[in-house]
Amino acid sequence: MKIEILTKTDNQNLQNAIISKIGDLINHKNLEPGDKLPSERMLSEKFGVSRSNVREAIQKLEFYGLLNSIPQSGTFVANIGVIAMNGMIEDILRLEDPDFKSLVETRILLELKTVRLAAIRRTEEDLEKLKEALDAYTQKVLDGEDAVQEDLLFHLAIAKASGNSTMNTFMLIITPGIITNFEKYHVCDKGLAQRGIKEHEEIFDAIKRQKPQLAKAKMKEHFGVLYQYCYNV
Amino acid sequence: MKIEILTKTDNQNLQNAIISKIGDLINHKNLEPGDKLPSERMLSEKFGVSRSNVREAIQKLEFYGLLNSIPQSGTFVANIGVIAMNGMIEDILRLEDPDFKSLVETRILLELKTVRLAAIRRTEEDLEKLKEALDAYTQKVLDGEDAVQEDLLFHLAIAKASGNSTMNTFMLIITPGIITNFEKYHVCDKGLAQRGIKEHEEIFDAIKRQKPQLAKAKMKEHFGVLYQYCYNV
DNA sequence: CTCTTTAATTTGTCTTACAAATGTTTAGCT
DNA sequence: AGCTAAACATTTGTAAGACAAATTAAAGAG
Repeated sequence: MKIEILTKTDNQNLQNAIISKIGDLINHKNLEPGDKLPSERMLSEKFGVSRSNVREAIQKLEFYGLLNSIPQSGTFVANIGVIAMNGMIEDILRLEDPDFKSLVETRILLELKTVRLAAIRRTEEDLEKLKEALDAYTQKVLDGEDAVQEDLLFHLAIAKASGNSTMNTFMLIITPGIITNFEKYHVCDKGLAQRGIKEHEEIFDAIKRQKPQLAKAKMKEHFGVLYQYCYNV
Repeated sequence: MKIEILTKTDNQNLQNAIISKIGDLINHKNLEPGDKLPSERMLSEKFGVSRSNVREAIQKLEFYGLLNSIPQSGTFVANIGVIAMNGMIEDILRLEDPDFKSLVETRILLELKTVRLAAIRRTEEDLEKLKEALDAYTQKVLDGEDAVQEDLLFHLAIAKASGNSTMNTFMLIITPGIITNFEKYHVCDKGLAQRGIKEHEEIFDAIKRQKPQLAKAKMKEHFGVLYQYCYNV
């Protein structure tokens, strides 16, 4: 159990060390946006690590938009300047793992927005998908089974209907953590699920009728139950 | 130019195909949460691709929390059930790249929350960091130079002070895209920067005095200028 | 000086191999 | 037979080498 954490952090430490060295290199060599980094081979020799390690570090920096790797050409400093580069690398290295409370807080914030946007922008196709997800959830609850997954899929359908790809991605990122913790702490029991049907239907109707404010209000109502559960953990 | 996009999408298509196949396999073999997937070697043979391709696909699914790789043991289905698994894989495969409007919309949403949380939870250390970022920004503007980077770093410092690691991560993810587009469309010119100093100071004071509502109001005011620029693009 | 051809670089990928740890099986002992 | 302990096989993670594809730099000819 502990070994897994150890190897993972070992890997993390190595990767972070390489990221830090790449940052130093950019500073020391005064590399500006658009400039090319030394090749992966040279970096691996310079840092005394394998090329795959260098590649992983570069890919992480690419994920956060600080570098751009272009296939048969090289890796380039992104168009964001040295100061932002330094600040962001520092932030990335000190980033801590998300806790449950942080996830729930973010989820509520995101969903109060996605539901409003969905009510404004939803297409007919979105409505169909929402209806499908709603029916699947309702059926599962009426069968007396656990419906946490169907619940979340309905909410993901809303995120998709919002037409905002960034929020959609973020919802996807936090959803597994939400599901796991919900099942762990038994956030949703039978009584809540029964009540959930009505609430989901009201949210769906508000989106269908394109009433953003109403949709938001209903979502807030829906989360009201979660609040008391989540903050009692 | 087009070649890069082609190879990237080629790679994407292969990776998505593998992800899809892994999903099918989980369905077909009725794998439940906690069950072990076939080894990477077996999957690479079964799918007729290299092991590195399989690893990349698994890592992507791990990023979205659907799988868990444990070092010298195997890859396991995450604790989220088959229905959610299928729904999320479908969503992940259809995910589209974020556009500028989507980024700005999300940024505004996130920051109106982080600034409120920062006003409530900020520590003395947070305040020091905020002050540093604020001074760096002010100095740069007074020198008549471009201060987009310092601007964003101040906002990142607020995200950090919010004490919500998820929102902090999300802000880091969207920041490079924001900076790039700001500089591209010249969102912030000299006049705005001058005005920005006062607004930043007001936000800082509200956080310092722990006035969440005031902080949010000042942030909204600050974004008011951005609105008209962003939605005119 | 300009254009074309050639050579060198570089990322992306595949293959092979090994290390480290985990499960599994088997042999030996009581 | 039952239990223990050691050997064996499996699996992920990682390293190293090699090649393809394409870009970039260089050299050479006119």
